Amino acid sequence: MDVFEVLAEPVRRRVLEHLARGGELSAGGVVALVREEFGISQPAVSQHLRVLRDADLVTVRQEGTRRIYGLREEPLAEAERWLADVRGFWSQRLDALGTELARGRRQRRAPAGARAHGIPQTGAAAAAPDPRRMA
Amino acid sequence: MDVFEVLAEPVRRRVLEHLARGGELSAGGVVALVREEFGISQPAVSQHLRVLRDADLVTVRQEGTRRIYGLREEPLAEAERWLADVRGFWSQRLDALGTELARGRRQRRAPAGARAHGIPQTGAAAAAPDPRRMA
DNA sequence: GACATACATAAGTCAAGTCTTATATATAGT
DNA sequence: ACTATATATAAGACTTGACTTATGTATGTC
Repeated sequence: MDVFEVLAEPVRRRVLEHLARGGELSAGGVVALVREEFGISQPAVSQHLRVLRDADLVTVRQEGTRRIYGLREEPLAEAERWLADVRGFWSQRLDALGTELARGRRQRRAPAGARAHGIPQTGAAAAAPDPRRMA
Repeated sequence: MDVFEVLAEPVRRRVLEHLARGGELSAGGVVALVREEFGISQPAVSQHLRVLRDADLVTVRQEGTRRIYGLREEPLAEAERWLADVRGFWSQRLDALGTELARGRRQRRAPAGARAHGIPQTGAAAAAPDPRRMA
C-alpha cells in the first residue's frame, strides 16, 4: 500500500497523531484512544496497525505481552517531499509566468509541432527537474 | 473528500504532477498525458478531474470549448503542514527522551492514576501544542 | 497445567470508489 | 441549422477496503 493510501484513512491518521504526540504506545493504548473517538472494535484497530506496519510507518517491539508501537519518520518525510516538490514546481511556474509577463515578451516561438494540447509554455520552468519521485 | 483521500489515487497524483510541471493544461491535455501511462478512458480521467475540482485542488476556467485546469496550492500546503507537524512532534519527543536519558534522571513520579496504557511519559513533550489541525 | 490478558488473524458482509460504454451538453465552425 | 470537437454525466459492473464476530496464539500468573 502506498503512503498516501495509508494516510487516506482517518483512523490511521489519528493513530499517527497519537503516536507523535504521546510517544510510543501499546496496541491496547492505541485501541483505547481511538475507540473512544471512532467507536470501532479492537480487531478493527489491530487491522489498521497492520496496515501501518506493512507500510513501514511504524515500528513495533514486543514487551512482555504487549506490542509497543512507535513512529517512523521516513515515509512521512517522503510524502512531505512529494507535496513540497509539486507545490514548488507550480509556484516556480507562476513566478516565471509573472516575470515573463512583466517583461512584456510578446514573441512566442510556435514550432507548430506535435504539441496538440496544453497551454503555451513560459519556457522558464521547462528545464525544471522531475518531481515524480513517487511512482 | 479529504485531501489525503484525493491524493491516495495514483492517477490523480500524476495529474497534479503534470499540472505542477507543465503548467496549466486543458482537460484533453491531461487525458493525453495520463492515458498513455495508465491506459484509462477519457471519462475516467474526467471523473478524476471532478474529484480534484470538488476537493479544491485545482482551478478551472473555460476557454472556448476547452476547460483549462490549474493547481491550487492551499490544500497541498495543508497536507504538508499536517505531515510536518506529526513528524515534528515525534522527533521533538525523541529529542526530549534523549536529553532526559542523558541527564540520568531516575526518579519517575508515578501518580498510579487512571493511566492504564501507554509508555511512561518523558514530560518534556507533554506540554506540546495540538497537531490535529485536520479533523 | 489452567487461566487470564494482550493482540492478531479468519471469514464474511457491506459500502464506496474506479472503471467501462453510452449519451448528454456546450461551443465553434460551415 | 448541421456537424465536429471538447468535455461532462449516467448507469452499471467489478474491486477493494473497512468493518463485524468468532477464534487463534503467545505470554505471564497462580
